[in-house]
Amino acid sequence: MKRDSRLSSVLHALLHMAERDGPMTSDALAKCLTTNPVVVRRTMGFLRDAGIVTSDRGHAGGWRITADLSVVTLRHLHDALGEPALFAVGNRNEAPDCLVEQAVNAALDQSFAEAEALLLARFGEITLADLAADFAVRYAARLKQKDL
Amino acid sequence: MKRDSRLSSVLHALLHMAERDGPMTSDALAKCLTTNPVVVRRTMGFLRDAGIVTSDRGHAGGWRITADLSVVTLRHLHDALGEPALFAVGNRNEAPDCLVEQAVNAALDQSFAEAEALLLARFGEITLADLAADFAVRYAARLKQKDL
DNA sequence: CGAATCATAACTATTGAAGTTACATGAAAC
DNA sequence: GTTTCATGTAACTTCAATAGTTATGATTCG
Repeated sequence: MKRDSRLSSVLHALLHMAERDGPMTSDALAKCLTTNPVVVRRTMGFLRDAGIVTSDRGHAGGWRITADLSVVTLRHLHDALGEPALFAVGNRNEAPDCLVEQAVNAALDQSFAEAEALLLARFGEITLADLAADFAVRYAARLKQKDL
Repeated sequence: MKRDSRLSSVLHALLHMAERDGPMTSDALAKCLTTNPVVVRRTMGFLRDAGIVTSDRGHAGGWRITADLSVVTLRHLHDALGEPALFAVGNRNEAPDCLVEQAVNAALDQSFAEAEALLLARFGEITLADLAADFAVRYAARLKQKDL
């Protein structure tokens, strides 16, 4: 399938929202992400269901972050998106009768399980506040560059 | 796209080949894998290009393992298949101008790089001989179970 | 009311592996 | 040398899940 970039997308959206007061509309976010407002609503809807953001309709409506930036981790966001499959590679057959295939699956499953555990652990260590801080550093660096 | 199961497939095929003398035809392998002989040829072709197997046409033709089972690792096979993307999740945009997206990508790239390094390291530790030995253990266990 | 905004359904586009069909090529058996 | 068995390969269709698009409905506020 196509590469799943929803985690990347929601992070991008959340950090833009964090940088400004008041709500951001799906249209505005779509422009930041160079995509479509419907895609923004569809994806952000998962975060609303998870209680990380709220959405309001009508005038002055849009999306707002309700969670604490220093609490929400990439892991929370991944979970909110429904824990999509992380790997593009996998077994041919999940529960085969063939003993050869069972031996193959056991070895692959073990390796993938370890890599997944590491990845999810890293996700659990990174908060939105960390990313916002990293953005601030990059922003300051760019300003400094312009001054030269 | 569909989940890539070629590594799983070639492992399954190689272990079946290792369990018998003489070559195995694409047809026979396709039956083991419950797939199509053309798919077998297409996938095994990568291993032929990497020098791990040979194929012969005509009567008594088919596929044979030429490499040493105790030398070939999952990593070799993964490389032979062209190092396909391991992750189904990734960045929206590889080299964005947006500083927010750069911060997001940096965090995600770091986590994915660590998980990929671990996965490839594990792949590098597992040989075909290891899998064949594991199969032998499973086979003995099944025979024993039948005796009861 | 009317404009702004989200909610949602119902599509199409995308992407690469997997599966299929068809035919060409080469090697061994007879 | 013809037949048979087998690989080689091109050209398609199928599949699965996200991304993108279009259209319509439902709220909210001025």
